[in-house]
Amino acid sequence: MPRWTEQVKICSRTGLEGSLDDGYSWRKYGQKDILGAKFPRGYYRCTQRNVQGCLATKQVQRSDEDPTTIEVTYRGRHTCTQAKHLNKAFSSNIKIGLGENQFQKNQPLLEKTQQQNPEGIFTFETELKVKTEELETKEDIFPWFSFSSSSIGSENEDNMLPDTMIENHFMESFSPVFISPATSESNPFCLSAYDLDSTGLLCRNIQTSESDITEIVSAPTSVTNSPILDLDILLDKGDFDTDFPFNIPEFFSS
DNA sequence: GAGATTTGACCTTA
DNA sequence: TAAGGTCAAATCTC
Repeated sequence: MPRWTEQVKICSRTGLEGSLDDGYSWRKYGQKDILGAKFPRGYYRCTQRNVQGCLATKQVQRSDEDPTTIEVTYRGRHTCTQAKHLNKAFSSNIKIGLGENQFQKNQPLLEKTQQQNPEGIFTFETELKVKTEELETKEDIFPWFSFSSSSIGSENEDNMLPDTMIENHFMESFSPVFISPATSESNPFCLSAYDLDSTGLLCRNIQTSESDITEIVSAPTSVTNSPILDLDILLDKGDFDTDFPFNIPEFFSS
């Protein structure tokens, strides 16, 4: 079976590595303490194993050296319809327009482009194109929102973040920022599925499940009622037009 | 009640 | 034989 490993950087105070979203639906079937390792290893298999005989599995373990890093070892390729759906989305370069398309179960959370690693195994590079109901693409306004979360081995973590973000160690919690439109009355944008850690850094809320995202996107007017959010950031459009990119900690202290 | 998770027991492999 | 990997009953969550 093909086998490869990816490392995923997470926010330090979140720890539900099993919920890391790679676009597939996994079911945990075991956990084991590993000799010499500080953290247990979780064992996951594709939820379509019984239904479609998909033999893809993955092992998830937090790194000893860097607890904010999760090592995910994949074994076997997906042969289920999830893979077909993902491939279809990739090949047609579908952009998930927030407020237009609802996330479907087993579909990628973010737009992903397909890459092939040296082993001939497909890995995925996550890239977010921010799109709203009113604007075609926010890239022109927020060019730094279009960046990638690369898999291990990729050297393209060169970023499009502003220097202010880098200075504030924003890269430590490097993940695409997820923005959804909120109420139509005020047209604010809501920064969701992310929260602030103790140092005031903007971090992805790893505990956010795919279904939670679905809930948020399908019901954008109820963002303030979202149970998974530690913090909602409501901004007037004008703030984006004039102030982005902005310094996150300074923004929240004001 | 269905599906997911937990966890001790069992199996496999080096 | 020990460590890693999987099974499956018990438990949990929605």
